[in-house]
Amino acid sequence: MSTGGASLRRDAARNRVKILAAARATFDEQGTDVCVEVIAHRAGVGVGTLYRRFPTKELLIGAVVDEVLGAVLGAAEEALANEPAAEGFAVYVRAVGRLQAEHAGCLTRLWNDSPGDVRDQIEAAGRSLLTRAQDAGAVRADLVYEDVVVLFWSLRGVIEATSTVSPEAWLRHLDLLVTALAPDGEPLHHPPLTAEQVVEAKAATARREALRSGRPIG
Amino acid sequence: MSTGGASLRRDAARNRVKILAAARATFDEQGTDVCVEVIAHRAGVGVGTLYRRFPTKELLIGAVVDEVLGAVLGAAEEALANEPAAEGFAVYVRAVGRLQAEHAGCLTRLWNDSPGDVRDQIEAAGRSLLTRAQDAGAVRADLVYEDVVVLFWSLRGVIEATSTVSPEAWLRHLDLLVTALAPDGEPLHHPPLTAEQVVEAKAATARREALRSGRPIG
Amino acid sequence: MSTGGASLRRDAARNRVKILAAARATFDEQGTDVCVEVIAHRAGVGVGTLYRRFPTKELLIGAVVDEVLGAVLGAAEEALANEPAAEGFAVYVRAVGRLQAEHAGCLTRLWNDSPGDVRDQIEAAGRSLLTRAQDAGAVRADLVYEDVVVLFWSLRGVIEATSTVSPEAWLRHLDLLVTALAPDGEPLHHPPLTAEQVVEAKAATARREALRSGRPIG
Amino acid sequence: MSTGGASLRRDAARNRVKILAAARATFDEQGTDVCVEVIAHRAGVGVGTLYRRFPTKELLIGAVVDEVLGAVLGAAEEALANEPAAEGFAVYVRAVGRLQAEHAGCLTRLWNDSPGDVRDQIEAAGRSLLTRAQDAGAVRADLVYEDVVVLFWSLRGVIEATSTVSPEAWLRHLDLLVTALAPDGEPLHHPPLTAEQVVEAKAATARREALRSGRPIG
DNA sequence: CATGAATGAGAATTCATTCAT
DNA sequence: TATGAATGAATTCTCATTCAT
Repeated sequence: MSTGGASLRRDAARNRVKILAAARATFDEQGTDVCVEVIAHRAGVGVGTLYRRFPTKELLIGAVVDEVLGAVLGAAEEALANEPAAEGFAVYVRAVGRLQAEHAGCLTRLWNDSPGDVRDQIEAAGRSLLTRAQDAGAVRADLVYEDVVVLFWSLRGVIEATSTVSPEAWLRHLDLLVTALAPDGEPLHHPPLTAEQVVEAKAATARREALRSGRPIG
Repeated sequence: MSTGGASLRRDAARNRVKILAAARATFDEQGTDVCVEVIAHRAGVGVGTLYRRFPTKELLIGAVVDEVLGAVLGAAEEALANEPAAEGFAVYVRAVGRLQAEHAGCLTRLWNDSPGDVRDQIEAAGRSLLTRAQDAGAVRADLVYEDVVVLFWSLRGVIEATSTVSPEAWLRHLDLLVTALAPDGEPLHHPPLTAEQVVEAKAATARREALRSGRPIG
Repeated sequence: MSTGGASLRRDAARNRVKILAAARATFDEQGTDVCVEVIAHRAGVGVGTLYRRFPTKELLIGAVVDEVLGAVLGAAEEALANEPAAEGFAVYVRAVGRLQAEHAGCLTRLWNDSPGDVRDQIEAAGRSLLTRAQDAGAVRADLVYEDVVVLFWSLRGVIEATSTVSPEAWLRHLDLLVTALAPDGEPLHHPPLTAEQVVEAKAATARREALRSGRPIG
Repeated sequence: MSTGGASLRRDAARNRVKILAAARATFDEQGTDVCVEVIAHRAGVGVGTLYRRFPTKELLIGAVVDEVLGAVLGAAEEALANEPAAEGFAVYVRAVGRLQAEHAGCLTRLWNDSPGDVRDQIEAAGRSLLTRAQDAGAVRADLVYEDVVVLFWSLRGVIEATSTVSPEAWLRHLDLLVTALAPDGEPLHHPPLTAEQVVEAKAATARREALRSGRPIG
């Protein structure tokens, strides 16, 4: 029986992984509006099992998003650790673009959902990368971290539209943006978002999403 | 009789306008997934009335989108007519950004839906504006019209995320992009989308949307 | 003004006729489930006008049915007046078959609706025709009037199924039935319906119909 | 596990049966226009359950009809196997009459829906029964199988009108018809339907039904 | 604990009937 | 008075979530 319990736990973990993989793949292909039975079936389990692991569709989506966020954090830390100050920022931005392109299905949730540890760490790392690049003279000085978030939103728009047709198309757009980030560019006329506005923008999008899918507006 | 007929039509027209306005506002706030009853209620009419004017939710969305497209075309023609060659393009891009910001709810549909006269005219005008600006030395020569479409998709991503919080935030992002469009920028490494890819990307997004909302995949 | 009133009445009468004709034609083609707007449009009037003449869809159907019933009564009286006793009954039955075939759209209502003067007259004439034929030795003596009603229901079943494909098909079936009506046939094992049962059968069918179309079960 | 799986299926099967029974009963009483919620409620299940078993109202109706068709085929095979050639046909026709009387609610669909294996087998058996009876001198030689189909339509007309009042009333009408089928009857003046016409008549009725109920004209 | 059956609150759309013009 | 616009209850079907087996 104790052995049974242990193997059950191992089973449970295996199921969790299978479900997450199925969810990730399905969201990437069809967006988060697919009904949960599709995911359960793809994972080879019943809906009941899925709901045991993820008591809410929301939580399942959140788990998939967290995976992507983990990868984003990894990319940030990798860039911080291994790249020269002048290049780390560009490398990081490119990596985030690639991750977004690979998980086009849950992009809406990616930058909007309620904050947490991982998001905080990502922000910290991102700010470091930006500052370092500016100190190294690789990025214009009037750029603030909030502009980077906006840049990710911008990439998202491109990726959502083009990823199925030309999975690398966003790279060209990023080329343009990188050009714009060079320190000798024109001065920018409009002020950046404040950190508070970024937070509120994420919350607003999350609310809108929630409204859209009939979720309780928690 | 003519008065009678005309006044009936006046009523109907008034309602049509009220419904369109309600739909536009509701879409802007909550996206196109709101149920039609919400729109009808907001317009102060019954669902039946809404369905009399717009026999399908699709057609209602289409009508709202058409309004925006009309405004886009207007902006393009205005820029062609009144702006110097060197500046028309930038003016137009900014105008499109503003229109997108004002109608954030139906952006998905805006650039994706099946082509038509208006869309063709917009494309023709856009190509002229771009070429003129390039000939005047105001825009880098390696930019193609498809890049402009991508730029709009990019703005859409920014606007969708920020419009409720800071309706002008996209302007700063556009500042950056405009800097990038200057003729003396770095060469771009990645090739642009082809016209066919743009068409296919729009179709794909439309298909995905259709899937999402359970619409017949027309 | 008085002239106006008179011409209005004439207009009204003209409209009534147009609406009835449109209803008859439409019912014949598509059954009584068509929506009233179709009929109004076909009649070249608005729904409001239709509803002024026939305050209920039910009443409109009833009016069309009454027309057919009038024709049935006409056929019965004609047969009574002009045919020899031995043949009048068969002629009448054939005439009713033809009328049913020509107004296949409202057959359900034809024999079911609540009784009235015309129906009483039809019944009286039908009973006479049957008795006369039996007295003349042309029809078996064990047949009662209620069997005739059943025979009409039977024809209705054939006509509803075949009228669009072979408008005369019911004639062959009637040939068979007429053979069966000859006086030298096998004795019938089962008792006929009683008059009360016929009344109740009509009422029951009417109720079922009412239920079907969501009408108040008046 | 096998027990678990089986018992789930046992539940599901029980519900399937309950739903079918409720549908049959409801259709018999009110026709197929009843809204599905009525059937679900009568079966003691939610609409969702009903839709899990029968993804479309159409399929539910089809299932009920298939039950009746199965019984019809059973009757035909029984008559072929157990009755003497001279009587099998009459026995079969009577059995079909009884089945129609017991399932008066879905008669429209019974003979009209798109053909299939069961319908083909019914036709084959019916043709055999007819031929045998004719060869045995029990049925007039000028009768074709298509006349039999018409006869069923005719019974349907009688049953629809009388079944709630006198469930056996159609038997008397069938007595009449059987008399008419005797070989020494009057020659028939009108030609029978062709097989093609029968097919087309069924299709036309199905189309009309589809039109009536707003179903996609499949 | 896994399973997948059951649930029921919506969502889009239709149509008989009423009412403003 | 004629018109056709407005109304809203009713209908079919979907899907996140719960529960019996």
